[in-house]
Amino acid sequence: MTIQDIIRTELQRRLEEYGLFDEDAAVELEKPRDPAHGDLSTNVAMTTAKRLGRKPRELAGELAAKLQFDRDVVASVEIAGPGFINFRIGRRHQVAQLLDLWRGEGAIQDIRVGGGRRINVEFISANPTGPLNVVSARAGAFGITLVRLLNAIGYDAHAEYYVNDAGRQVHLLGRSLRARFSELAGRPEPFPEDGYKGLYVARMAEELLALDSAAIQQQAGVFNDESFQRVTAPEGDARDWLDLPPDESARRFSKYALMKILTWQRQTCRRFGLRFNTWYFESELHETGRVERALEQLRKSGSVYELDGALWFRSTDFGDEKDRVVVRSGGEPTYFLADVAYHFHKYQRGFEHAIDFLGPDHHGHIPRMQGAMRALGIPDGWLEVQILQQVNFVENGRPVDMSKREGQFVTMDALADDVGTDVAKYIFLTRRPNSHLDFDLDLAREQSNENPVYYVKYAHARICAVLRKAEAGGWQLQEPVEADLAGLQQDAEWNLVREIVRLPEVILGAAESREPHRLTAYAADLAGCFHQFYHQCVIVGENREVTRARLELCQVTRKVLRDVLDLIGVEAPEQMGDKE
RNA sequence: GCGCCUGUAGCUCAGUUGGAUAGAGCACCGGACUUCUAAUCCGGCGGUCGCAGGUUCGAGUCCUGCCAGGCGCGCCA
Repeated sequence: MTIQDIIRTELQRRLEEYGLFDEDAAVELEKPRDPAHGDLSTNVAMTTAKRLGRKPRELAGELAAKLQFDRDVVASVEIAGPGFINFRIGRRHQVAQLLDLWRGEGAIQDIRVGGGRRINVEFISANPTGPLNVVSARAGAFGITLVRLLNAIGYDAHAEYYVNDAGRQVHLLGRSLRARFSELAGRPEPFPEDGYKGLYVARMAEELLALDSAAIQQQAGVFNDESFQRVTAPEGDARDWLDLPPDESARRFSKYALMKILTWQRQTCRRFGLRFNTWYFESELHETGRVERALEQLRKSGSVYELDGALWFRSTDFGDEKDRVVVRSGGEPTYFLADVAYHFHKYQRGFEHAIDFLGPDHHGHIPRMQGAMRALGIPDGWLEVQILQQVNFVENGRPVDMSKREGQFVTMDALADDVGTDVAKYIFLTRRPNSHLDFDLDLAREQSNENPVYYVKYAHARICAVLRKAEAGGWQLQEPVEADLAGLQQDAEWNLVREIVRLPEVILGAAESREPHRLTAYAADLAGCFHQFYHQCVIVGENREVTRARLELCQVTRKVLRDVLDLIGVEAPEQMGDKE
């Protein structure tokens, strides 16, 4: 039974004396912003006063006087303000929570509400037409952190990357590469209209020119695990590709470009600590007939019709603004249909829930997708779409154009080179998902040493330093025990304890609301409490009992700090490097 | 025109799902290193929460209408 349950039950028991039962008087307990208002607070006197014809404050006083608690659990009950009843949690109970957390028991287990259910989280899924654009960095940070959060609350979460390798744009990329290559090979061809003008295409052509067929084959082996089985090298020598029939020639160049780009993209992901359980290829949907089968299924639901030679999905039946084409008049399936097939397969693969992270430019896509899911008989709510607002990058005081076609964009790797992955991830995770943020690259570079992430890292390193010093001075670190911790006296110590104990609810809240940024806020608060404690209290001192208790507090703080940093994917250093 | 998102300190952003005196970092001003690491701590400056109504004990948070900005409204992906 949690402390909340204890207080709630007692309050409800007393409210019954006024003729108020559960439905009439739902007791809400919350943590006051101001610690002077206690550890927990309820407004129940205010919400019920009117019905009872009483003054809120008077009722609160009367109620408070009747409440009976074990003093070790609830140390005090006070009334305040317009009629709040504030509770202060007893120290013994707080120490018990602290020890539970240290052992991985209690609340940190109670938040495991997922019951092992499988959730698919799809994020980034950038087109394979260039190096990962820096706008994907935000999605990466959010997606992977959400995966970890879901696992922390007991789900079996699965990170997935959808590779859109069957579309026209890959073909266009191949033709762009062919044009650059032909130039270098001394047989120049016109560059395709709307082709990919980025420098990386020219570089790729240059590299390709130096490779023979065996070396080309070798390029494919960088990631040869199950997810990348489909990523293979085109056969033959690149110079010969120019003489092949146009279609076959384009196919080879496309295949090569795709292979290279996916390798880059995956390497970049690694660098950012983004591990995907699955890289799912659109081409597989076409080859295995899943696209046709999804279409069949839609047909059966009666929501497909023919018009002007094309097949349409009647998405207006599901709240969309207009119906959508699924098969073009030329017989070609649309991207939308493939996406429907993809999600249908996701469902069939046994995921009980799916979350897609999308950019704001795709929000129009949501109603038709949800409609298609319903037409396919997939339960409402199965597919959850999270829109992550765009990041605008600013450099030299000007917004940076992010068009892949024009090749004018900042890559994720460049960001990592500039500010480091920890700083980048941390910055993204301090913003809530739907904030439209301006990311000033110049400022980020300058501030990388002033960045809040160092505040948190420093707290961790500092604890490590204290513990090292203690051990060097002959102290042996031991299992924290109640007998030691209950002796803590200072406000700074108890502030720290209260902060530590919040961890489970922070994790649960961040996971369920899909707001990973709560973790960085918590990490900063926790680090702040530790720094204050450090300044106010000498940890390794004269008094043996006090020192022992404070060392134990340090150990628990370090563990929690490390756990949080692990969740956001930032390294928890044993010591800080040199500051520039 | 319609839809989604946003508007909080000079700047970048939080604000625990409707609570008490709206917070933090940066910037600026002033203090604390003979000490377990000063990448830290303490204090100060700074606000018409875009504007106007409404809902109620109570609104930055909810509802309506305006204003401003971003994005979207293809047989593109």
